Amino acid sequence: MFVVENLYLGNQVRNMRLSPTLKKIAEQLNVSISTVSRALKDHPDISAETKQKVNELATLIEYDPNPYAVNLRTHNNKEFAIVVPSLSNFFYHSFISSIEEDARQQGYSVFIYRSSNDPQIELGILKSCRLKRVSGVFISITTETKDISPFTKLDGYGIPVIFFDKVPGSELCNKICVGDEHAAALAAAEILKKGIKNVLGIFGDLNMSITQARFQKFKTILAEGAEKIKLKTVHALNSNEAEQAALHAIEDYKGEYFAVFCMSDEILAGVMKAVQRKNLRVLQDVGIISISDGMIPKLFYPEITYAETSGFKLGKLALNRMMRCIAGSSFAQTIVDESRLIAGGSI
Amino acid sequence: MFVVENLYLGNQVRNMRLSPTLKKIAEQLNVSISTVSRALKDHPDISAETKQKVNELATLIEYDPNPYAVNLRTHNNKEFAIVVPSLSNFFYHSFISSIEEDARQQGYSVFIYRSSNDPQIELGILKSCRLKRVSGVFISITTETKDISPFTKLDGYGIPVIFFDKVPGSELCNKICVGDEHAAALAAAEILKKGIKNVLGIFGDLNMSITQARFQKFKTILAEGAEKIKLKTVHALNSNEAEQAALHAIEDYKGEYFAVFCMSDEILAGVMKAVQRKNLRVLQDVGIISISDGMIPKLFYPEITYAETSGFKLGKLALNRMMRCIAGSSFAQTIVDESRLIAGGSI
DNA sequence: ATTATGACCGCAAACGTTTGCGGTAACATT
DNA sequence: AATGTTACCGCAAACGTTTGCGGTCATAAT
Repeated sequence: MFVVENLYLGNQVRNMRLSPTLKKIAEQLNVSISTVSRALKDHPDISAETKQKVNELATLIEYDPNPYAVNLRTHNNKEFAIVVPSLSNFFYHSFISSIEEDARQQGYSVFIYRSSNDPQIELGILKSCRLKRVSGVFISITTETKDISPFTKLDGYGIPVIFFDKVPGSELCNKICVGDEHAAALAAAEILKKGIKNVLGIFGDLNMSITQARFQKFKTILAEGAEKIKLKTVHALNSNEAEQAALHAIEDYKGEYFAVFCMSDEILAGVMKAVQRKNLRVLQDVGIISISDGMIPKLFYPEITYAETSGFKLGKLALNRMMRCIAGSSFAQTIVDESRLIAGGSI
Repeated sequence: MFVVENLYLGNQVRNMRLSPTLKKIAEQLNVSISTVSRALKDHPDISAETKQKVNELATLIEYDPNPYAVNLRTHNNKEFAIVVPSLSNFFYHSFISSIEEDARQQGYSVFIYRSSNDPQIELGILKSCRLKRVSGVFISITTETKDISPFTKLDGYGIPVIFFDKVPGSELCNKICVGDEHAAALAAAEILKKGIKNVLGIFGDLNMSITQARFQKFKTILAEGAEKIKLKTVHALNSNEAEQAALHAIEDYKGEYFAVFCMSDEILAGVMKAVQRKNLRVLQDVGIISISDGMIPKLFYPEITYAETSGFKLGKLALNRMMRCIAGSSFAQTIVDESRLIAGGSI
């Protein structure tokens, strides 16, 4: 590490500019503050002449209303907060992009908070959202979040909360989530279609509702489809465990063809490492299929076939729901987005 | 997609709670607002008895100061803004985590803005930061950002700006960035050490300063180290172009051993696809080395050797610099973090 | 000549804090 | 008895807006 430090930054500290205010404009123009305020918002009470003078001066000195003063008066800001446990996640990325795009169009700005998957930090963020009276919050809760009363409290202050992805169990809230069952079913159906006999399914922590849903559905569809399929399932808590599981399976199947279903990107990553380590050829030696947001599957050749959990579409749905809430809808809605199969060449 | 909508959410809209204020506490306790205010901040003028009464009632009714009112009075908030072009980037992820951790400890909260690599949006975000009088902003500018006067303007309002990663050329600002030359040199040295004869270097857009730095240094070190190395270089604007370039190279070298240097993760992704497509064995048939934030290299087996550009360390440095600025430092400092080589088994 | 009608504008209160300053009572000091 | 000291506390202004209401002119209607 090295440092270059030698340039004096001028005297920006000494003559710190103070922002222009309504008062200054008013004094300059010899009118009252109220007149200026009204002129700037094109109020009918103000003459065209005055309006012009005010607007000219305002743009000249680059007037911008002080958001704190405005908010203190109006209790109304146009910003959304998005709260996520982590950012290293393509799904969140696409979700956020999607929301932002539309929100901006409707005059809302959005900023992102990161809870680090820590309920304590999450609580702090929530509080700050409440105090700031944001227009609404989109949140994917931490895996440790038990108590959802802080969220309903937000609602109590008139701030709509839309849960997405990681959502609480309670029915009394607005939820937008990916169709776990549907995605699992899609993958299972694809395996059936290809007529594969040996299947290894690798799933995450069974304590997570997302795992339960995918696990159950996958098993069921496979069982319904053909009884001569030999399905092994295993639960891996991280990428490493997934790799180990795949490694063992490769030993066990001893050259026999089999397919691996990966419940998540993390698991897929581990499995692909095992495949490479053993120098297996995807498709020829082993079939791979996954549920994914689409980033990891495209890193391999052949690209991995996966059931897509698109943050993009979910974002649109979420913002739509949010606008409804702001408009006064007081129903709790659970929206489940069904995914589609993106065919790579891996199965 | 399907929707469940049937539950009425109670009447949270009707009896929307209004937040507790100093005034309410004052009325309840028959003291003045000033007394309450002072009691809550443990002012010596207030008796222990009064303080206790106030504090009790305050926690009881869950009083929290209205940030807008506070700010209007004090012009002082404790929050940092981090502005990034995109979120799908492990480097930013680690940078942000790193900053957040320390900032929280010092009583600052941080939120994240996303510019979508659009200078227009970036401008809007900057303005909002100025109006909100955030305590400081960390920013990685868009690739299209030409005019840095909006940033110096922030400085003019007493808001420190720390650039990171994508930084402007000007010397008159605080910059924290990865050591492009150093990382390239590290990779080149590794290639020399392994005594490899044929090298393909794939770089990004030559218009980007980051490309220029890495390109130059890589070439120089290689040339200095050994004259019998045959180096081909090519510029790829995206993952696909990188894949094509690697594909061609594989044809050209016709079985001869060679190594590929990838300037970035995006390029590495393309190259690895080509390698898999041609069924080459990494290490045995082809050597791979990259500059990376460490996410992609770990997805393959053997893991890819790379020169690390750690957002984590950079974050620490950036926050440190920020605190200095807030404390009044008026020097412009350019800090360059040198990277280290993370050995996988790919070369 | 009086009254109605607009068009245009300003007063002042309110949002919820913070803080300088002044005030009162009790007690200690001359 | 007059003065000084100390411990507490409240008044009021200020931060920068928004907005209901009332006011002043000029012009049009009676």
